[in-house]
Amino acid sequence: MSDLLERLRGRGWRMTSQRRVVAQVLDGDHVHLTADEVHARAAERLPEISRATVYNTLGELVSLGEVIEVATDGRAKRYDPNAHRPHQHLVCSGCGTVRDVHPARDPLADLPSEERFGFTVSTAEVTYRGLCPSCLLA
Amino acid sequence: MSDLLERLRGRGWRMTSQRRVVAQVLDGDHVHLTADEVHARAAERLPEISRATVYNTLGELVSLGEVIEVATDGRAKRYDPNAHRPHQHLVCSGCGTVRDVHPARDPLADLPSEERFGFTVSTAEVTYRGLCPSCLLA
DNA sequence: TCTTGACTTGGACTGCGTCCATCGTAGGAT
DNA sequence: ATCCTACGATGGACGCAGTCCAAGTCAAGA
Repeated sequence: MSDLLERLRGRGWRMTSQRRVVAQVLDGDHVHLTADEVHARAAERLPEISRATVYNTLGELVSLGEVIEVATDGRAKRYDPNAHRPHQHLVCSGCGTVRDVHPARDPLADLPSEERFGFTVSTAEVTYRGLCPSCLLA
Repeated sequence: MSDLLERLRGRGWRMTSQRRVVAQVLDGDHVHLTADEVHARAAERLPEISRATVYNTLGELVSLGEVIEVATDGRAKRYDPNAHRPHQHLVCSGCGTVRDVHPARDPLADLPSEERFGFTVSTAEVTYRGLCPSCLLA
C-alpha cells in the first residue's frame, strides 16, 4: 500500500525509484524475504538496482521501525514487513518455514528486575521451534 | 571440570589434546565465548590448534547437547557451556555481551494452541535485548 | 608394537554483509 | 523552467564468520 510510501515521505525521505521499488516489494505478500530475495524481486522491476542500495534501504526501514529484522540462525537475515502488530516467530526445525504467532502475554513482563542486571531492556524476541504438520509425517 | 571429559569419553570420543583443551576452555568461566575467542584461549595452551578443529569440536559439543549455540544477531555465534540448566539470554545491543537470565514463567506456556498451527512445538528461545550499564553511559 | 580409521591441519573457498570513491538525481531555490 | 547541491545510488573491493577438502597425524584397540 502507498501508506508506507506516505509515511516515508513524511519522514523526509527523498523518494527515489529504488526506494519505491524496495518498499513495494516488501508491501507485497507478507513473506519473510532475505535481502537477496528482496534484491531479486526489486530487480524484476528495476534491473539496475544494486545490492548495496537494497541493503541500505532495508537498514533504513529497520531503523525507522517499518520492518523487522529476523535472524533465523546462521543464515541470511530475513525482513518482516509486519512491523506494526507485535508478534513472535514459529520456525519449523525440519523445513525452516517461519510463521508469525501471537503469544498471550508480553514476554518482557516475565523478566523480573533482579534478572536484568542493570540493563535497560527494550525488547524480547521469542523463537518457538518445532515441527510443522508435514515435517512431522516425514 | 573433568565431568565433561568423562561424559565425552563415555560417548566414544577419541580423546585428543585438541578436544581436551577446547573442553577445558569451555569449562572455565561461564562466559559466552565466540568460536574465535575459544580458539584464542585454546591456542594459549596448544599453540598449533587450528580454527577448523575448534569449529568441529564446538559443533560436536553442540550436537551432543553439552553446549548451546547462541546466535546473537549478525555477529559471531557464541557458545554457552551452561547447557544443563534451562535459561534464556540477555544481549547488549551495544557490545554484544550475553548474560544468562531466568524468566519467571516458561515461555512455551504463553503460546495458545490456536497459535500453533498444528506444529509440535518443543522449545521457546527468548532473547532479551537492551543496553548494559556501561554501553548506556557511552 | 602395529595398524587403521578417526581426527587434525591450513589454506582455499563461500555466503552474507559493509565500505568507499564516484556518479546521478530529487526537489528546493531562483 | 532551470539550476544547484546535498542526498542517494552504484559496483567493486573488502572483511568476517564459517565450511570444505586433501593430505598428514595419532589414539587406542588387536
